[in-house]
Amino acid sequence: MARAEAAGIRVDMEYMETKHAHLTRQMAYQEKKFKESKFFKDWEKSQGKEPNMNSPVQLATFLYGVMKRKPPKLTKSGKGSTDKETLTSLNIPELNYHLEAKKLKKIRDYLDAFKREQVDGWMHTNFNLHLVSTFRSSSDKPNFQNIPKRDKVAMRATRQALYPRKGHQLLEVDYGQLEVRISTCVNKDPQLIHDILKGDMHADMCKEIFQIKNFDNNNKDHHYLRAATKNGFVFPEFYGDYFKNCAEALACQWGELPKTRWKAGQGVEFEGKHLSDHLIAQGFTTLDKFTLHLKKIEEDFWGKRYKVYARWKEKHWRQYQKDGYIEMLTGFRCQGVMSKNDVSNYVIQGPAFHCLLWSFIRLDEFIREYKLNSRIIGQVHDSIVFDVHPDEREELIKLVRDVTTVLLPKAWDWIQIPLDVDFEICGVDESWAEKRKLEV
DNA sequence: GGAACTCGCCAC
DNA sequence: AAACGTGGCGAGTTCC
Repeated sequence: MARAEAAGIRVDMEYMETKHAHLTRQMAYQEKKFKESKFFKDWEKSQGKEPNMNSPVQLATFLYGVMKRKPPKLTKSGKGSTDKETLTSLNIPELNYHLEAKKLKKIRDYLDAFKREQVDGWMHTNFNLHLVSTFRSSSDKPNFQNIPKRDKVAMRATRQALYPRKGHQLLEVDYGQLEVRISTCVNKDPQLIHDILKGDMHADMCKEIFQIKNFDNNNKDHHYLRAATKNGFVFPEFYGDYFKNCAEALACQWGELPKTRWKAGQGVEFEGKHLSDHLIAQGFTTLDKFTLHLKKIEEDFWGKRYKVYARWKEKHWRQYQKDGYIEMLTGFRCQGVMSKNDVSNYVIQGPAFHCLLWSFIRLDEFIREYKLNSRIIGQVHDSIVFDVHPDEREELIKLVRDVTTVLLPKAWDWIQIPLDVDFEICGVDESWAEKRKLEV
């Protein structure tokens, strides 16, 4: 890790200055529109001075104290929430300016951090191996592990600042489904192993949840609901969430349906109509009925489909209660007060990262042994980022594949499932925003 | 005046 | 009975 920190990543100071100014202008426009609104003027009047737009407390006081709106959602400590989802559901159009300004600021904050942390145009982030309860890593100054990726605007704006050495290119290797695969090494669930290697658990659950008889992944509506199922049911269930949260996430967040009684023509598009038309036809006229349906799906998920996994969870939990600690396949021990979810998640998250760490160390050794000009410059839990010399690219890709999928399972005999990696690459002298899938 | 907490949001 | 795991960080706010 220290060698990756020392290698560092190049930042484009000129781009950051231009983009910073650009974002500031865009923010100023959105803020101006917001400040002109009746909503903002009422807020200002109620406070007797200019409200601080960065203060969730001031906004919550106005919305829920002065305006007497009913909080659609509460924070962890039980106060009215002001997050994006909540503000959107309040249906106050003026707040969209505020949300847009906040989004732009968030992007600008990344550039501020890059600029603050760089030295002579080089950024050397820290990778910590001693801070995380599960024996994962963390990263800071700046955090290399949370640079925007899904939101295309934020992704481009931030990653366009980050470059390899002159004449080099950035390469990222990513373990596919690492945590789920490693989970089978402790739970030994045959159905889960089958689904990972040959099946499609997300499609299977999607069919059941949304009652789709002729599921087709090439149908874009089906494809969308499959992604919704993956992110709104399967993953949350694996981490220990339960049917009520999943039902609401699927219906309201992904399906864009209301929490009240469903009517025709609501929600995302589905087979020429809308999701509500389809769900009502299946007998789900309210979120409550859909929730009850999810309860049954969950019972089947853990009681039948992945019953071996479920039995492991119970056994593992009893073992922790007896011993007062848990042990990982990689030999690390966690002690102290842990919840049931913690106990099953820790022993998966930790060893999954240790697979990455072993590969990282071995590849670093090879790079030094072969005196390559390429460098490892970072790591994001299940991926490694390289700064590659083009002449070494093909050799390095072969080496990476060998280390991550052959040598690692050879070194640790408890890895009883094939591992798989994906590659993403940028062109020579291109920024990290240009990365695209590499077909190998 | 700094430490500690809260909220919100980015990543895996 | 309980109810999604791990972080970092900006910014506001409260505590001491």
